[in-house]
Amino acid sequence: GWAGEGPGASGKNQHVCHAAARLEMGSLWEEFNRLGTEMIVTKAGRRMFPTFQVKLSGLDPLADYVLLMDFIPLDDKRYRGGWGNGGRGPDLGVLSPSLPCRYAFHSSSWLAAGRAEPAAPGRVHFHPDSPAKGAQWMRQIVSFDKLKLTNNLLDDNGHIILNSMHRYQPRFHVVFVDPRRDSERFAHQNFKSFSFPETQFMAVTAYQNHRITQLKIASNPFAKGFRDGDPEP
Amino acid sequence: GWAGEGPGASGKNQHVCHAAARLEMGSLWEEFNRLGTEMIVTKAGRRMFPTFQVKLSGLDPLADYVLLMDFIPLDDKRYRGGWGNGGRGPDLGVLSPSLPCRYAFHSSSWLAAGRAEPAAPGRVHFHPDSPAKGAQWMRQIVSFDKLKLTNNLLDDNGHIILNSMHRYQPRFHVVFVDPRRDSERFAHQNFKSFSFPETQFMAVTAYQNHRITQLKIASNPFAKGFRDGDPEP
DNA sequence: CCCTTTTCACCTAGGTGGTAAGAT
DNA sequence: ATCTTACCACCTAGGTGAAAAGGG
Repeated sequence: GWAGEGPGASGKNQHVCHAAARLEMGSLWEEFNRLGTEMIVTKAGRRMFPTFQVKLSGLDPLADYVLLMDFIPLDDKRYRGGWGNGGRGPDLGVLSPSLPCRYAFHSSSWLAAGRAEPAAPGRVHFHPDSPAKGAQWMRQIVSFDKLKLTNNLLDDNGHIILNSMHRYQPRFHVVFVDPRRDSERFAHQNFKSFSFPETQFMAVTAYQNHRITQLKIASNPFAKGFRDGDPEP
Repeated sequence: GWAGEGPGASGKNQHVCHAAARLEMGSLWEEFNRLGTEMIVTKAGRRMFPTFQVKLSGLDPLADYVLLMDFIPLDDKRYRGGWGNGGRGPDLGVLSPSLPCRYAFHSSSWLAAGRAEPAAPGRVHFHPDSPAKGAQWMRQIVSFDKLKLTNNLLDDNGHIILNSMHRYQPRFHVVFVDPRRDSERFAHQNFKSFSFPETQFMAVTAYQNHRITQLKIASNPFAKGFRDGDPEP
């Protein structure tokens, strides 16, 4: 869908207030979201799939912008084992296909983690083409395919650090590079943020929902080696 | 070797006048140069090997710079066939190893091309990280490994267009991004250029000197499939 | 038992020169 | 005869989930 910007577009700098972002591959994201998207995290860092990519509009073609992403924890609880029907087991077909998997969590227990885990303020990922002119960003789809997720709290590769078995909301930020000398004072006016609910996911070290695994294999070119049949282009 | 900057460092902007560039892999370049370096050009575009890479110093860490390359024709003649001893033939060993192959061109004929061929003013290749701060450029070796050479005069991929069977001198330019409003007026002061004679080469569509082929195979990791023996790391 | 780590076969993506055919 | 093009096997480089091993 279009936009998804946060509350209060008021008081924003003219260079960002008309900015809009359309999520690409929206139908694929929704297909994953219906099942309960999972993203693998590894020590070395793992890409997201689907890749987060957006089509931008409403920027000043001649102004400089920085594009970046961060990830908001959607729960301060930790999901603890035991899917409603066995998780990785082969009999997942008993789940209603119209009900997202995460709604089957009824039977599971949660631990209040008391906000002890996150600690670090959460890293951000700058799009490697930043900074660039608005015209450049709007020319084609902006892809965050270099972004990698890790569960290594001591990671020094600049990857995004997430806690496994926690759910996250990716956020996308457009930041106007303010040429004014005292631009720090306007920092709060110079960016615009976008959240697409269909891109929420749970970080995992191994897939929990076998349907997610199958959809990844079916749609990620790098997993073609695990495909059985031949269908869909 | 160090530097290699053009004539007249006088009248340069302070942000570039102390800039220095050291060619990386100098011994490899010299090894090729002793034989008469050749670079393949194709319709789709071909990388250079060795890759042109430099270590920079003397920049203002906080200033913005653009880095780029262009290629100067070293002759307005066209080399026309017939190496002294058979060119691609197997008996190139008769050439003195201490004499560069291009010095064996005695017996060959040249055509005065009357400057009819070049026409186009010659493309430039901007380093894809441009613009960036001096500190960023100096942090590590700057590599132009994305640069590709083509013989397609109608190329629309932004590759460097060269005439096959002509010799060229790669040039490297450091351009200070002048924040002044009337910066155009100082354009001639805001850059510094570097030429390393050992990086001269002849553009070819197929290797002419079999020793160049063997040195490429021996030193380019992507040509490992054509190696016979095992030596040298 | 639940979760993480490591290794691996199998892919995508793309950079090599060889080779034979094509163009002039 | 000389130069160019197209295709190919063979590499580098790195992104997949499976599977087995490891840890609490």
